[in-house]
Amino acid sequence: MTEGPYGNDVALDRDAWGARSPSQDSLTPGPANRAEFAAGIIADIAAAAQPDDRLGSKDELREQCSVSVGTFNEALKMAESRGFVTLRRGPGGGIFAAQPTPMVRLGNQFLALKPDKNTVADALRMRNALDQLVVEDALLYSSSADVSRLREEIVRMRAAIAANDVRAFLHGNWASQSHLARVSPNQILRTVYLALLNILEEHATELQPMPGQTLDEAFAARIEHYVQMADALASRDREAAIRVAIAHRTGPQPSPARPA
Amino acid sequence: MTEGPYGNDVALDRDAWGARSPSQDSLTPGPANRAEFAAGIIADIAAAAQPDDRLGSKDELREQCSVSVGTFNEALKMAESRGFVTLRRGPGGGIFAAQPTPMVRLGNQFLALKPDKNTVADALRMRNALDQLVVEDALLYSSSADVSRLREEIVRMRAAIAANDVRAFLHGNWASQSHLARVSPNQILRTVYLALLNILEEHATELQPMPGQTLDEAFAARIEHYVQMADALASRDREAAIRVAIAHRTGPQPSPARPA
DNA sequence: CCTCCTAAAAGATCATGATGATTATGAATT
DNA sequence: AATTCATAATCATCATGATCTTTTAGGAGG
Repeated sequence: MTEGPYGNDVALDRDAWGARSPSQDSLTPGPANRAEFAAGIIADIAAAAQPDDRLGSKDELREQCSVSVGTFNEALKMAESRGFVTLRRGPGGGIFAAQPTPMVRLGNQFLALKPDKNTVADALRMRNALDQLVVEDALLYSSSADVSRLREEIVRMRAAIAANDVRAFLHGNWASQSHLARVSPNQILRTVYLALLNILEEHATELQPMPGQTLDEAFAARIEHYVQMADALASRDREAAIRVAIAHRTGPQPSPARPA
Repeated sequence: MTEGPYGNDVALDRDAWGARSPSQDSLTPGPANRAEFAAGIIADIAAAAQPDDRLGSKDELREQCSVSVGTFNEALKMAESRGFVTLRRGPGGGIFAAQPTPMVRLGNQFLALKPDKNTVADALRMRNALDQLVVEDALLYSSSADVSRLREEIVRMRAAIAANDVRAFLHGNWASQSHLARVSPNQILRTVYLALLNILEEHATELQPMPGQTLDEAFAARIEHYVQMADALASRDREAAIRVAIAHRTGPQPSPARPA
């Protein structure tokens, strides 16, 4: 069993802010400063209320946080930008509970995560599980401009090979995949997939040849992969596209990513 | 082609803050207030520097944002909590560029997304693409306590059927899936998957029988699904677990989630 | 050379007061 | 009944000054 930052019982609406005072010495991460501490209290109060409930005026809430006006305003800005509260002026105004959208909630949770030694392997595994969706969306939604973009990237990658510029080649490799992912209208998929690519790109400093393959052959195979993909997209050939995507997955197939 | 909040050219490190003044009338979303406006400038300055470069003192940077001390401090707290900058005291201290971790970057991006009419279908599709990974991790990493937890949930779901409490049954359904997902040590997968479940749960108000199936049969099938899953986990039967997971996917199979 | 102390740099937080903008409500007017 | 206006509530931002904490660097002394 692996524990998250706060153990395995992380509630979906919890975030990195805890209601501990920042001066408290603790083995687990807590708020780095008074404003974060207060923001956590605000978030807790909002979470305990119904969406759009009035929580009180600034001064009333500030008393509950025991911080100064300036620090409270800092905290409020943080809580507001995390989607926990909204503010209104005028009579009946003040601070109101809000319910973060699922996206914002997911974002808040990612803000609380720390990379660890398995992040790259985890990202690769997820990327491999999602690439079929990306390709399917590319098939349905790509324009001729998208295909052209991919083809231009291929030209760039070929030039990189000719110039013995491995770095430019690798960049082209990831950029090509990004072009595909950006076609998807599924904003969750797009966002996650592009982030996974980004994690992988940061850790890919060389091209891994397949067993029994020379480096030149690996380069050529990669180019061929994207050529075939562009062709499949241009002709809306779903089976070819999926086949190409799966045949050219790098790294381990969906399987255990870490020792038991 | 679908556009994100800022069009289809959203750079990975861009977030919802734009450098437009909040007083500017615009058809696209911009910062809601001066502090966000300033936070966007700070983020841009940090992004243009190398990680750990000193960007300047508070006052020096504040001049570039043209805001008051208090507003600048609000902005700084937001930029800091988004991972764009860090602050140090003492001689040589000040504001330093930081590079957000991939998690934080992903979180920032999700903060900028808005739910749309396809969110549920998108979530379902991604869930279906990822459930095999979840099950595989559950096979590898679940403890007997995890299996017991799942079995206790099954008992609860059975009681809900007996009491004709559809809501409790559905809650148990999602809770069971959550138990599975929480086993995974892959924090990205876990976080995304649980969020997807949350989106789906909010929109599931009834159990959909399969074609030719009565509602009672649908309930029974769902229970059987989790019984089989618990058994497969307890006996580490990978093939059975995968088969059970795939056989009981609800909703459309991975396929176009929206009209072309 | 090492240790300790001091001064200065810079941030963290606090306190107070002010102006301007937004908004809801009630009263007056048409 | 509908519209307009005035008032008050509340936030958004600004300005200024103060104390405390943290950190670095240089100098003095052993």
